[in-house]
Amino acid sequence: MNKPYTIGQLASQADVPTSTVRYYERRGLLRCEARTRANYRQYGEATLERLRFIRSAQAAGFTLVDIRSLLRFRDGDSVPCGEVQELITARLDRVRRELAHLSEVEQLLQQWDRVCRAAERTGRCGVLDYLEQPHEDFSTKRNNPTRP
Amino acid sequence: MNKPYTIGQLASQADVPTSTVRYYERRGLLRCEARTRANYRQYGEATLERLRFIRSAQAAGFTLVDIRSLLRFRDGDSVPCGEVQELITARLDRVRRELAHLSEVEQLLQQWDRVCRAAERTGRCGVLDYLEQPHEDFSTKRNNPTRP
DNA sequence: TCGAACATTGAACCAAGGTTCAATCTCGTT
DNA sequence: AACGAGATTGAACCTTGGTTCAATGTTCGA
Repeated sequence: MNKPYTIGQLASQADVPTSTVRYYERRGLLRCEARTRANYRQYGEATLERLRFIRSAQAAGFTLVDIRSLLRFRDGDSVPCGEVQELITARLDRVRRELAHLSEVEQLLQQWDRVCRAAERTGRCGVLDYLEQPHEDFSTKRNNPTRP
Repeated sequence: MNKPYTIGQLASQADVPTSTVRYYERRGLLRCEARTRANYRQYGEATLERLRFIRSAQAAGFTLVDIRSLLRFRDGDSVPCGEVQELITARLDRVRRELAHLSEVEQLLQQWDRVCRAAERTGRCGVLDYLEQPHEDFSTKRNNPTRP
């Protein structure tokens, strides 16, 4: 058993502001194992792992709500594996859709970029003209920024 | 000259709620060309194009603030082409970074998925065990959800 | 023993991109 | 004339993921 961390130590180990750690606690993602007599939070190694897990999952695009589910599962709290599977495949689906969408966006931007560069030579910026034309390829695509 | 649109007609043509059209007006992206005697907004074809452009640009990931710049340029309002170039290449940069990041996320999720499926056979869900191991490949990546 | 640095709390605030509401007005049809 | 659909306004509210603040308490090194 090594020394418990204060909130500041925990936070700096995980490269997260303390305010965020308290926020995660409010959201039910973290709990402090104990308090000192002065009511300071105390954390163990497990919570550091937990916090790092949260950041990983977040980097993978899971919402905090999703992450709470993943954590409940991680805690062995009777969450059936199927639910985790669902979260994972749902996220995988979305990631793949986002990849496809971003590839199109990349193409479009490259085109704008080319137009703009070409226009530098003619003196008149061509994006203006380019945009006036219909872009069936793109403007018909729905954007879907919020996850279900 | 064909008949002007009401806000509702404009909105439905572009598949946008009227509340959003008013919101864009508040944000300085759209203006109505005229008002009826009853103070109803009236729009022409140009504004419909403009609204569609906004949605395209949004689908390409530009913020409303960026889009306002793009529109100013589109309006020929003395915005130098260089600024548009900057917006485009900045966005292109970000899109490419996002693509790279998403590819990694896809790999990771696939791995989780495989682990989870494999575990189905052993009876014990393996994601739990898998997550306990360090994932240098991922947890060190910063997520960068807000654009600069 | 003093001050700096850190901790506590709840509440308020932020950005982005909208949505909803209340109270009122207008339009087209019957 | 009356009805419902659609328009007007400003203001309040929403979500997500946090950050900041004020007032107050604690710990540690010089």
